[in-house]
Amino acid sequence: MASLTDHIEEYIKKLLAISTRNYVEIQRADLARKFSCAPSQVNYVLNRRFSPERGYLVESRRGGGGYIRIYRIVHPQAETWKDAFREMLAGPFEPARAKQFLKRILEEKVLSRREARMMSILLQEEHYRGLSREESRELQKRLFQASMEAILKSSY
Amino acid sequence: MASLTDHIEEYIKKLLAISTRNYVEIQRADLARKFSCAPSQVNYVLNRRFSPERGYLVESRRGGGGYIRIYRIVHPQAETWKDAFREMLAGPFEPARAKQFLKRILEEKVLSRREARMMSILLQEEHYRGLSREESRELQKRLFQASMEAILKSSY
DNA sequence: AGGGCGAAGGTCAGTTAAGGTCAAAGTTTT
DNA sequence: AAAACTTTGACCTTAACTGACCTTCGCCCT
Repeated sequence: MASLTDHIEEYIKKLLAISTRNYVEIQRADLARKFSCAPSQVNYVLNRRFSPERGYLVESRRGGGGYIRIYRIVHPQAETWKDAFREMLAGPFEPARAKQFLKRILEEKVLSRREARMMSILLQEEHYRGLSREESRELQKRLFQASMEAILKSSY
Repeated sequence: MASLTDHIEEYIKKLLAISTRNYVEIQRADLARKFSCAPSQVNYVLNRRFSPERGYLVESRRGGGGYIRIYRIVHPQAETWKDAFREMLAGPFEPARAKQFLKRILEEKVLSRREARMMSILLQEEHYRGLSREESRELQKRLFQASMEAILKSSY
């Protein structure tokens, strides 16, 4: 429904689009004032919507004259998202992170909307009814990985 | 005699007809209030009356600012393979038949090669090790069906 | 130099606001 | 009567948001 978070995200993305550099710099308190919210709300948005999984990098400095810089990671060099993929698969599989990842590679046009939608089906818990959480995660991981790899192999 | 479900269905379809986009967005609680029913009733209507089989796609988000979006999907050449799809899903699920089906719709260009490859991953027995044959088949069926529907409904 | 102060930003736990699932009970159709 | 469909309520998961408290940094002032 377009929450506050959505608005702040949109605002920052607009700033990024306008910016001549590959980043924007904001003041947390300013943003919070602009949107009449708690400063920590800004951190929330940054964590959720500008995560590395989605292709962003956030840098900041505290203290007087502090700032927050948000980088759009540019041209994935064909390697970067693959790294993200590998990293996502390291450790326990988390559907939420996989979803973030999907969103990112969709934006980067690594796959089509249809393909992304199909991949996301694999992450829907409901299909795994009857299985324990562990089994379900394990399967999701296997299928997600195998599908992704299948895509990578067939280049078009 | 027009049940509650009928009314809600009708209402949503009216909204869709009016909408300038190819979807409508609702709040579950609002609808429930409007029709004085349990919120879960809305899910029921969505499941029964706005299923992919009937040409709809439902998207939602939980949490604050959550929503439910209902897309009307138009798909053009549908009918031919659609019957084959239904038939394939009738009775016990057999990966071999599913593969045949894939081959066919690939030839008919309903799917891209990449998409077909992704789909075929779901049919590979190896990913389901640890599960009984029944569980495995059940899962394959669910995932295959859901993926197929997701793909076919997102032509936009 | 160094201690203190104010100005950033960071964290985290807790609250609120959605939507989802499932099974049981009630209705209608066959 | 059986099968299919409808309704509801109890319980669950996820996302958004806030406030209290913490850390870091620059700039004084002595």
